[in-house]
Formats: sequence, structure tokens, C-alpha cells
Amino acid sequence: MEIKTDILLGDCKEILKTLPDDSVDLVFTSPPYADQRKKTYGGIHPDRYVEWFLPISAELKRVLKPTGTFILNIKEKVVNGERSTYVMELIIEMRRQQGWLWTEEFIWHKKNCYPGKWPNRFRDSWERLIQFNKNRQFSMYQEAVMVPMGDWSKTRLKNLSETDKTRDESKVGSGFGKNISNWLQRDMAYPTNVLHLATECNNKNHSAAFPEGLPEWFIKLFTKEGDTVLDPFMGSGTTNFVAQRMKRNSIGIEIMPEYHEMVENELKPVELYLLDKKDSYAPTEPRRRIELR
Amino acid sequence: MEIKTDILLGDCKEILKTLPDDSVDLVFTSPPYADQRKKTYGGIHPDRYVEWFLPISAELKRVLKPTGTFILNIKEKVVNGERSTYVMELIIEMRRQQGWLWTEEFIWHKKNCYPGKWPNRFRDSWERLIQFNKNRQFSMYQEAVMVPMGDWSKTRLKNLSETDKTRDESKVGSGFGKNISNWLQRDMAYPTNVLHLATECNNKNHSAAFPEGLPEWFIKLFTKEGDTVLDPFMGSGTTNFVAQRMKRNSIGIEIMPEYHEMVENELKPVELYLLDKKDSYAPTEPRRRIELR
DNA sequence: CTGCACTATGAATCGCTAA
DNA sequence: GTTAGCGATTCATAGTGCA
Repeated sequence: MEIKTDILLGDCKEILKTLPDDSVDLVFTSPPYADQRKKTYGGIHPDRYVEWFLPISAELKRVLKPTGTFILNIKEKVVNGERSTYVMELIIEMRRQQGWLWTEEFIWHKKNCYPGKWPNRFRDSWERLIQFNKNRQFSMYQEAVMVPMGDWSKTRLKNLSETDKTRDESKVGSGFGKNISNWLQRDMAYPTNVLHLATECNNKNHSAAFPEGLPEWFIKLFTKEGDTVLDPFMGSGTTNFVAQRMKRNSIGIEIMPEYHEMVENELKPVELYLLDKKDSYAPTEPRRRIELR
Repeated sequence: MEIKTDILLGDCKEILKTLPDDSVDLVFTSPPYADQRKKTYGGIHPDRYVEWFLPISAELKRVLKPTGTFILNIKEKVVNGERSTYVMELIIEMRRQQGWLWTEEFIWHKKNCYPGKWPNRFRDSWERLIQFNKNRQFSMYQEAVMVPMGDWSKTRLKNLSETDKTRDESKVGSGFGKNISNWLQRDMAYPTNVLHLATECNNKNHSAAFPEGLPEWFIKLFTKEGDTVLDPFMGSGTTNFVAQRMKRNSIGIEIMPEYHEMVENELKPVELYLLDKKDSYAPTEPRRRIELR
């Protein structure tokens, strides 16, 4: 099997036009969040975020296969003590103007969120993972993300800190601990729409990197080997690295030459695999990140 | 101290008009979801949900104190394979038409959500808890909901790292006794905006009941003893029972006579407490629910 | 190889000051 | 008035080093 990884340089709004219709199985991306400060990457003002994004999502809809899925990782910022509404407005307009189906919203619970204390809010420890589809019928491989209950409960129990125990105990008068015995009866169970992952601390190379487990989970769920994954806001290339490791073709688009070059130097454009049984990709080590200044 | 609990019968849209301005410290409620509970509110269609709710939220804004908070527990249902957008539209219109501030969105992670399997989605294990305010300055008692810290705090307290020392050195100049008290209280940490609570399984009496821990957490966070809590969609009265146990006055409004009668029979309208120190309410047992068919 | 101690830092937010 | 810049605040996790 031949796995291709295309790393493209430029504004995704333009580059996307060069991709053929109905050619991508999964779009997984984390666009720059709306920001008032202009120096940072992107620097799109909240009030203009929707109009900036809509042309891009139109292209994404064109290149996505009818059975494909678009996962958008985003979270609204606090502006002047209030959450911005651009994410909600974007979902509404993508549905209304472009006919996207808003199938689901997953929650990424960031277990180690940024510290801080403010008089009127707590730390923000979750982000949205919004699922869009072109049709009600789309590819989904639920078995690929099933959680091994036996092992899971073992490690879970092992790793369950005293804090977790007491926290759970104190907040729930009844009903939590009992269920553990239920888990042991099954080998595998389907997950829910809440993902618990920690952010990676050692990402000095890109300000907006998500942990590899995040794209990995959605690539497992919505693609099979040999399918094609697209990240129009590639950044440090996490999605593409994971896709290649999992034997998926992938396309990454990045506007900043530094990131583009960095990823290109690290990724092999074509990887050959012997024909082997499904989903047996090697669980290689997560790559070492390259420093970028 | 005298704690009053008013249980009112009728459509909250009308009943709310009888309440005085600026008299409620916290509104905590879980309204009927669109097209759910058809028997009670006639099954509001998703397309008409916003126009149905806006007159009610207008009254809620009137009765809420300037420093008060409105917590709306809601989750959009799946209609025809797609999530409905009425919750988002509601937030946008409450902001735009009525001047509500959308301060924050908490996530309630339901750890033991309903089992089930569908070909195109996983179990839904989270709900929104949307925080609205009238002003940017509102009452918030963060210390009341602090949680025990992680295990690492023990070792960390023994030896402060160089980083922490230098980081702290910089702030010694400004705050004098502040830092000391901070470090002495380091057994506890502030929570995040993700709540982990199990649903209570034995709620057969009301279709939309939430666990007592949910209103309890927000009542702790946004009110003090003697304040007033309002639930315009009372249902089985969970909010009011918890409020009374925590020595808060409360008002509950319910349209269905059966629920209204049930709660009225169980709740004491006036409870007398001896004057004692703040927040020393007894952690009484959660009440036994009454079966209702 | 396991385990413990120690270090670094992460898509943060508020409030004040200066321009 | 309005905006931009900066200091202060804070906690869970992974990685490194060493016994």
C-alpha cells in the first residue's frame, strides 16, 4: 500500500480550490481562534470571524466525499467579560447558507487546563469538536474506538488518584462506584461524546497544537486505512503525522513558511507498506517535536 | 433565620409577572426541551422554541437582582439525524434582544449516561449549563465550591521549585500577607467549568430531573444563606428541596397540578433556623423521591 | 526497570496604566 | 472616550534525572 502525504504552502482559501471534488474522507482541523490582537497568527476579529470562515467551509464541503465528515475544533474566547458568539453564528450560517448538517458536538475535556484565578469565572477546561456532514449517511467505524473495558478499568483504577476518588465521592452521593462491577462484565464498550485528554506540555513549536490523541481518535472513527485526511490549518502538522502513522493519505495546508518547511522536512511524502491486515499499523512512538523560534 | 419556600401553580410566563423586580439572586432551571414532554407544555416545536422562551427570559431578567445569575440547563435534541440549533439561537437572541450577558458555558459531564447504540452517533453524556448575567459585576462565592487538590500538592508543598520561587518572588512586592495565606490553603483548588456528576438513576417521577448535586453546586457558588433561588420550571422540585436544605429562600413554579401538589406536600413552606455561623447547614440526606405516574 | 522527586509550561483572563 | 500592553494569578500533566 502506498500512503501519500501532501504538505502545501499557502492560504487554504486559495489552495483548497486546487483540490478535486469529493476526494477527502475526513477534514480535521483547528482554525485560529478569533483574536483581537493583531500580531498573533491569523488575528481575525470576532466580529469578522464568520465571514472569514464561510468561504473556506464552502470549499471544504466541495472537496469532502458525500460520506465524509468535517470535525472542527474550536472554542470561543472571552471578550470584555463575555463569551463571544461567533462559534454559534458560524454553525448556524454553515447550516443555513451552505447546507452542512450539524450532526454532533463532542466535548474535549482538557484535564490540565491553563491555571489562573479571576473574580468572575473559573478556568476553561473544555473545547468544542463540532461534527458536520454533507449527508445523513456517512462512514463511521465505531468499533475502531471501542474502549477495552477490562484493561481500561484496570488502568483507570490504578491511575485514579485520591483526589479523583474523593472528588467523585463528595460530588456524587451515590451511584458511581457501583458501576465498576458492571464494566468488568463486558470486554469492550462504545465511548461517549466526551473525550478526556490532557494537553501536551512540550509543544514549543506551535502555539495551537492539540495532543495526538485527538486527531487519532477521529481518524480511527471516521476513516479506514488508505482513506484521505485533510487539515487546512496544518500548523505543526499533528494531524498529518498521526494520519501517516495510521496509514491514511493526508493533505496539510499551512500559510506560514516556517511551519510548512518544518513539517515537510520531517514527513516522508510517500510511505510504502506491505499489504497486511486491517488496522495493524504499528504504534510507533510519537515524534519528537522540533524547536522552532 | 426564617427560610421561605413558595411553590406556585401555573404557567411561569404568567406567574412570573406577579414577582417583584430585582428580587431573586439565582435562577436555576431546566426547561422542557423542544418537542419533549408533550403532555406538559404542549411539546414546543424546535422552530418555535426561541419565540416561546423569550417572553419568559424577559421576566426572569426583570425579577433577577442586578448582581444575580441565571443558570440555564439545556441540551439540544437530535431531530432527523441532526442537532437542533434552537439553543444557540436562544443565546444569541437573549443577548441581542434582551441585553443578557452570556458570561460562561459550563459542561455537565454525565458520567453514567443512558446506555444505547446508534449507527451514526455515540451516547450523549453531557449537557450545557449556560450562565447569563445582567451586569458584569455579579455575586460569586468561589471559595464555597473549592475541591481538594491533587496528590502532587503534598510533595510540592515540601519543596517549592525554583520556578515557583522566582515566579513568586516577583509578586512578593505587591501583596504582603496574601501569598502566605494562599500557600497555607493549598489543600484546595478552584474547580473548572466542567462538572463531573453522575445522573441519579432512581428518578422515575419526573422525566427531566437532574441530580441534587447540580443545583447544589450553583447555589453554593452564586448565593449565600438567606438569598433567594427561583426555578420557573420546578418539576419534581429538586432545586427547591436543595435550596431549603441549604437555607436559601426559594420559589418554584410548576404548571402541572400533580407535581405542584407533590412538592407542596413534601416541602415545609417556612423553616426556622437558629442564628448560627455562615454556611453551616446540615448535610441532610437526599430526600426519598415520591413515585408519580 | 520501577518509582519518586523535581521542572517546565499550556489556544487564559482580568485590571490597571499609558498613549 | 478607546485601545493596546503588561503584570499578577494559578494547577495538572508529561518529561527528565536519579536512586
